[in-house]
Amino acid sequence: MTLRDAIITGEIAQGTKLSETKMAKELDVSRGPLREAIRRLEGMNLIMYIPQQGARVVTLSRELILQLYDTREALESKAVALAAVKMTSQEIDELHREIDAQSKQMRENSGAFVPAESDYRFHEMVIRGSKNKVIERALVYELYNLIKMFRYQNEFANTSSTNSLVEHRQIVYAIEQRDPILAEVIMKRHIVHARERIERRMSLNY
Amino acid sequence: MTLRDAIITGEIAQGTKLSETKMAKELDVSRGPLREAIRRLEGMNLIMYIPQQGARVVTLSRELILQLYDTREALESKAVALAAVKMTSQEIDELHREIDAQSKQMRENSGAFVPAESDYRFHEMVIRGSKNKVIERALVYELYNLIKMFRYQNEFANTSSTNSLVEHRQIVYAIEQRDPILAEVIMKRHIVHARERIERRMSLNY
DNA sequence: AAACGCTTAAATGTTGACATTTTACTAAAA
DNA sequence: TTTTAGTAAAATGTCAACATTTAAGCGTTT
Repeated sequence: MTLRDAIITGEIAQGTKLSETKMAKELDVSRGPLREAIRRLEGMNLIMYIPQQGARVVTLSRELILQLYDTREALESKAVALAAVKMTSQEIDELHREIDAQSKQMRENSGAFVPAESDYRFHEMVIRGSKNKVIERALVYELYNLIKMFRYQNEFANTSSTNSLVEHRQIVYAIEQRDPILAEVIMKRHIVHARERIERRMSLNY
Repeated sequence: MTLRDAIITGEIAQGTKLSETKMAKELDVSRGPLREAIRRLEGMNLIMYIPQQGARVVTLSRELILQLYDTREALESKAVALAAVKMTSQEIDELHREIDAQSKQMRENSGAFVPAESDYRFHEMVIRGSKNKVIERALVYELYNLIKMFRYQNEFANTSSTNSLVEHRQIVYAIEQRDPILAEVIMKRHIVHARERIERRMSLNY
């Protein structure tokens, strides 16, 4: 279990102060490497750091989550537009296999949600398909950690099956047609839908 | 002179290996804090880090720069759309003051370029106006460092006056009209123009 | 002359101790 | 009872030394 996983799963609760002394003892490393790990987690947006006061696990307020989805909308819709131009046919085949697997899993488990891990794989395949390392880093390395953390700790935030699988198919279709504008519009809608579900269900006093 | 500035200005050249031992001696600090500083610069995208091998100043290839501008286009056009809704009238006044100052400086110095510092202030005011901390961090803390580095070290990459000032005025106009769609389109064009200038002028064998 | 292996130097990774600042606790005063 | 001052404990910031790995230099061998 990595420190990153402990934060994402909520094993270390949001807002918890990370004491260097205690954590170093628990993880059985010295404080030097731990401080560097904290700096890296800070770069992943999982930790907020205040000089002379220490590090705290980020708190996922309603406001932050909605801002996160706005950012994701901007980046990932651009990513899919690029992917529609740059993805190889092999990569598109992999997308097909992934959504077929999603479809199969959901039939077998009669699930109302797209399995989270498969959903992440799909989106990350599209993002990598953009061949844009800057977008990839911003999304996968920085934003998705917070998305995963939020979805893991809030069941209602999971990807509903009703529309998502259909939207995934539409995205692959647009990429296959090499239609960046269509792909962008569909991805934008896909993420806006997710955002709207969250906005509705997340109580205002978060 | 901070380490960050030394990298942006090119005082430490692109691709340079940053030896912890030497740097610690030069900056007169011990290696511990220096390693943490390197991790932070890594988070700002100014340094590439390879375990067991050390840190290198990032190399601004043509490919990376173009990817950077694609990312900026996605984020900053979204930012201005949000800003058109969220900015206060005081903040809009500040935008006016900044472009008036740009206009004045350029008349007085008969310059062909918008002064870089003023250009950054303008764009950062718009970004902050979005009231979206996630976008703000991604753009100001992460992407703009690379943009500044690139423009500082490549004169041809500076903001030409011919269109940029006009485009800045158009952006402020759209924000004033509270028209997020118009603002987004204009910002997108503003950044695409910059990208196109760079694409034309930057030789292929970078 | 090129390639391989060995030796040595230098770099990164890690640690524990020390210095300084912040925080928590206690006691006294308003 | 609440506030404030002072003290003690614990936390963060910093450093120098040690361990391990990587890179470089040199000589030998093919």
